[in-house]
Amino acid sequence: MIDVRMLCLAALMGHEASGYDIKKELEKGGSTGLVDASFGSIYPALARLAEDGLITARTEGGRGRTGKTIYAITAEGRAHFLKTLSGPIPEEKYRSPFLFAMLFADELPRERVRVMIDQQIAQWEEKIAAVEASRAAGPGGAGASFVFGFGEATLRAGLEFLKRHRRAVEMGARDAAPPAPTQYRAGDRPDAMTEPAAAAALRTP
Amino acid sequence: MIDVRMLCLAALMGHEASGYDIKKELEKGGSTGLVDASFGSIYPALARLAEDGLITARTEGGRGRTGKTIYAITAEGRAHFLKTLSGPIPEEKYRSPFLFAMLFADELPRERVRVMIDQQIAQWEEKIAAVEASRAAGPGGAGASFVFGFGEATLRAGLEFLKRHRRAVEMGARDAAPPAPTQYRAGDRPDAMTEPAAAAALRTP
DNA sequence: GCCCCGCTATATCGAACCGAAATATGGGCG
DNA sequence: CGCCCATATTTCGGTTCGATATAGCGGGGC
Repeated sequence: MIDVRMLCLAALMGHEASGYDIKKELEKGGSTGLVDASFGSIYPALARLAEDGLITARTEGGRGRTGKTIYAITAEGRAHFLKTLSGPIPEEKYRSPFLFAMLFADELPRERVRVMIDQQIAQWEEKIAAVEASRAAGPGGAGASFVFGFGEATLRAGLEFLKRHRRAVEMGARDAAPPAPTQYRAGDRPDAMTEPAAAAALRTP
Repeated sequence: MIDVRMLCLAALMGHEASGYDIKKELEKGGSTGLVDASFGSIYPALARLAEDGLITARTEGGRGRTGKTIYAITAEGRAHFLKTLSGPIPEEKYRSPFLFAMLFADELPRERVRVMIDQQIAQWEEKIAAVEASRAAGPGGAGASFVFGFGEATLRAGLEFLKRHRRAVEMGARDAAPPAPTQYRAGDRPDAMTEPAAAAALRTP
């Protein structure tokens, strides 16, 4: 299981850090978007890890308000981390609000769909650039190189597919103005023929 | 924002359904893994949607314990759904425990890495088959076709990349037995030279 | 010199969501 | 007949998010 505690241990596998450091490394680190966690979960996680002896805490600076608490992983922490990593692997999850919206592109105004696609293209191009920067930054082990390469390969494949097929999606979108959904009179249930194809897509086995 | 309420509305865009139906459609529907929600969030979401007049509730069967409550989307519900879909699109999230583990492949026993990769290949091949089945099942609108095509394209790209580069990852893995992490004597902090490359990967800008 | 802004750094808290168990019932199957 | 499975919903503890509060410190602009 990959909870916030595991993410913290992962970050600390390399070097000691404060909670703030960990947050930034997670959100700006290699393969951005692969991992993340909020402060609201990182700090409690670090406290529990310290309790369990998987990490040690050291305060640096006045500790009134300024000054930080720096954590370092212990030998038990390393062992626990690698042991958990070797355990059962839960299923991956890909949550894409963009793709979700595209499922209903046929019901959305064409202009809006166009903008969404443009934004998505820009976002993916940014991510590809970030991954390439990470790859160029350091040699990294075989595992890290693989993850970077994987990210780049899939991002490129998705980007290319989007560029090649965006026209079809845009053509399928609503010609007219803002959200003008298929309307049914009260008591009128849509049957198989009138059902929007997008909703059917959610259901097909 | 795509919360559970939006997922319920999406499912109801096509046809009326019970909470149980919605759950199954989400987890088995097209592009499996794109969306999901638990019962513990679906039922409260449906109750709130009914309160807000975005869906209507109808009980079917005895309603003692047997019998279900069937929900149907209203005109306001449709309008609300499409309007929200047209709103700002949050960033996508890809959480892959497998890739996360691969980041640290260099610290894991080779045999374990091999098994993980085998499982991942099998999982992706299953998903590709599922997407193809969905695609073949019905024509679907332009949007849905695009999403299916996208899923297939990226899955294939990832699968191919994994098959082509798995050997490098396996070679980088620990030759020896179970989790034998790099050990540091107490008080011995790893510096840039001894830092595991995987952890560096999390940090690289 | 002063003020405002942004970065560092941590804490807090309500809301959302998950995941698993509990409950109840009807149907298939050996 | 008994058992397991599918349907259908509720409940609940635990995790995580996301936003807000607090506070010192360094730098840019005027």
